[in-house]
Amino acid sequence: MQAVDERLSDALHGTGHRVTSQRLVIHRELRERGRHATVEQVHAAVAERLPGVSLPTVYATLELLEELGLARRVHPGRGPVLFDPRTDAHAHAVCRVCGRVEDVEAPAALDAPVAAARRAGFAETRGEVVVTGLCADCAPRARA
Amino acid sequence: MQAVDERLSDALHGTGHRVTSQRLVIHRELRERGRHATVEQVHAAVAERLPGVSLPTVYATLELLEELGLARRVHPGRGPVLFDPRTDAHAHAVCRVCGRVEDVEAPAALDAPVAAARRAGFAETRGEVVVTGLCADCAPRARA
DNA sequence: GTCGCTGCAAAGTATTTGCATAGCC
DNA sequence: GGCTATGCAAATACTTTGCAGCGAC
Repeated sequence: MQAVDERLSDALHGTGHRVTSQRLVIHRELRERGRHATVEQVHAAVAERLPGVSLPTVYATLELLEELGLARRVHPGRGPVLFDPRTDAHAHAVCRVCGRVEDVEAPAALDAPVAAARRAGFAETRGEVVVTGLCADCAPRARA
Repeated sequence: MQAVDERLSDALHGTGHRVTSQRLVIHRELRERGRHATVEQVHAAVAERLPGVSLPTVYATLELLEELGLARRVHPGRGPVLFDPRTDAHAHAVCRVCGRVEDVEAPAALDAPVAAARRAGFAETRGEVVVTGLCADCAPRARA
């Protein structure tokens, strides 16, 4: 078993969850991509290795990975939700015309908002930064 | 005519759009609330002043207000989109159980991510900060 | 053997689109 | 009067839910 799988197994055992082949394959798929992906994309890729996997299972599993701290959910605001294997601080740029999403390598200062949210009574807080705009392809066309 | 309406009229004229009663009422409603609201909420409130206003029109108008810089769209990630009459820098805290959304009075440092997005080719960029967590009501129940 | 996980199917919610009419400029 | 904005209705897209059977522990 690879280190990637071990990491998930340990996390699952430690939290009283079961280790299933679906979870292993979904997790591995996301890590191999190394990049944010839609549920649909993960589902399509996983279906090749493990035919019959259902979309609700992929949804549930990716959500679980987020709870375990092995992925982060990204809400692009336009188009479907993304799950990102990167858990380090980085932002996302979303094109509001075509929906394209790109990583932005700028560590957003989220400490202040997160701290303020906790003061407002929120627990288990996670911050997210999304920049919306027009991507290089869509900007010219938008002027028309 | 009130100053609120004038501000919208000027913005509309300046951009070649028409001044309609729907736009005036929707804009005024949002400003009087002074707080983020769902399209549904705005629609319900507006329907009292101007019966027959359709939901698609409210969607279109709120989107237009965003383009004019008179409102900002907020994607809570859970539940429907919000439109916020406040255009100053502030973040939003969202409860991932009940969907409650609260303003967070912490100016998030968005300059770095926005600048990075522009460098990546994005134009007309707007940054948004969302903190997800469990609100004071839902946190106790989540432990069960 | 138990209880959680999965697959299937279906529902539900949010948002968008097409088209004919009304009304601003 | 021309052309945009609106209303209506329907469609689309995404995500969640309920339930029965399977499989991890």
